[in-house]
Amino acid sequence: MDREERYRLVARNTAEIVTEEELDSLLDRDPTIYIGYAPTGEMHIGHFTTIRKLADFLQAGLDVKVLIADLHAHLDDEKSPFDLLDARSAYYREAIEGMVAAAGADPKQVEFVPGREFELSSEYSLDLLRMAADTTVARTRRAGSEVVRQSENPTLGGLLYPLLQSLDVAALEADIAYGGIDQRGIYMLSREVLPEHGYDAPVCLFAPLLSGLTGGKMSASEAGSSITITDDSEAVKQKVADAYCPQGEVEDNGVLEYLEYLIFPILDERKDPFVIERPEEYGGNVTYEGYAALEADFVSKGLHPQDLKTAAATYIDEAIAPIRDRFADRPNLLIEAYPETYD
RNA sequence: CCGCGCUUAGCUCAGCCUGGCAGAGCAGCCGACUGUAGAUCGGCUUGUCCCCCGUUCAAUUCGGGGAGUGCGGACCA
Repeated sequence: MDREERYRLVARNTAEIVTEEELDSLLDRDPTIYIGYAPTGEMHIGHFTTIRKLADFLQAGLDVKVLIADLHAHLDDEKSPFDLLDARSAYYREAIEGMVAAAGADPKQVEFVPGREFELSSEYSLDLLRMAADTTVARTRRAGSEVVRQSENPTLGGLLYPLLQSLDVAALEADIAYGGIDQRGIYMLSREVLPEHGYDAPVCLFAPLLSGLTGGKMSASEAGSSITITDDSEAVKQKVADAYCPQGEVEDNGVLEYLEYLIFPILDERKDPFVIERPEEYGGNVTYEGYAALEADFVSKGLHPQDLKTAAATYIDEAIAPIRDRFADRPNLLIEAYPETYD
């Protein structure tokens, strides 16, 4: 694969790259890229889009590491109780492997690292404390404002969170930090503070944050706003049917975004087309080879939201089906990770 | 260690002073209008009023005790 194609694969479907020049020069070799997931709530289709891209990285020859950020899950307002960290980490790992496989890549090529495996070492702790000594409360709050749950009385855990995440980059020896654009504040802090403590500033790659199905931002606390990776066919159908999807409009349109960032890349990998079945009355069936043509038809109102939704639900359901099947075989993973929901 | 505040619907909170069938907004659900959804309109659901004891015909409300949570003060050799 030539250099240009590698860059294209790594950079496609991203919201921002800091900086493009730095990324390009990293491709002189095979750099290490990492993304961290805090094992909190159940994983959804938003996670899937970021994980889908790991397939791009692998194909471009990058070393891919996934941090299962167990301590972060607890430090951020105790989103996960300490006692559930192991169970949720196991669930996240299985889910992520399932998504990588569903994206057409080999999960064995991804290196998984639990946070507690290295975040408690004395070197890490010392670095953390030294960073804490020269980082103001205001600075760390600003850095974490889009990620860490905000409250009137923030805990020390939430304030430490951005510093841990910065040190993770160094400890994992990652050249590139990958994550949603909501992580921008934290990694900009990393770029500032890591060099002051003897480490390299990471190149940053940010994924766009996709809209929720109810319009506006996707929210984990709003059930209808996202499709969970273990939702059954009926739930997928229902959620897509209920989705905010104004005719001809692209903005805040979750249905279109899932097609662009998740479904089409997967179909592209398999060289499959996207087929919309439509009554003759409304123009009959249509086939799309790429997202751009579909969006153009939708914007010109040649493609009605109802027909789009029906097809989208089918393809989304098909995309998560293999992941759902994995958990059907191992129901304890979910029961133990989310006893309140599944027990 | 001391003082003060808070705890009521899924969420944010009002009500308590002056005891009398537990409320609002948001969310959710159902209809109407749309070849989807949303918006709009109409309708509807939801409660261990933190716990225990006491006073009272009657306690979410008053008194006592306790729990959880938050803030402040004191201590600073």
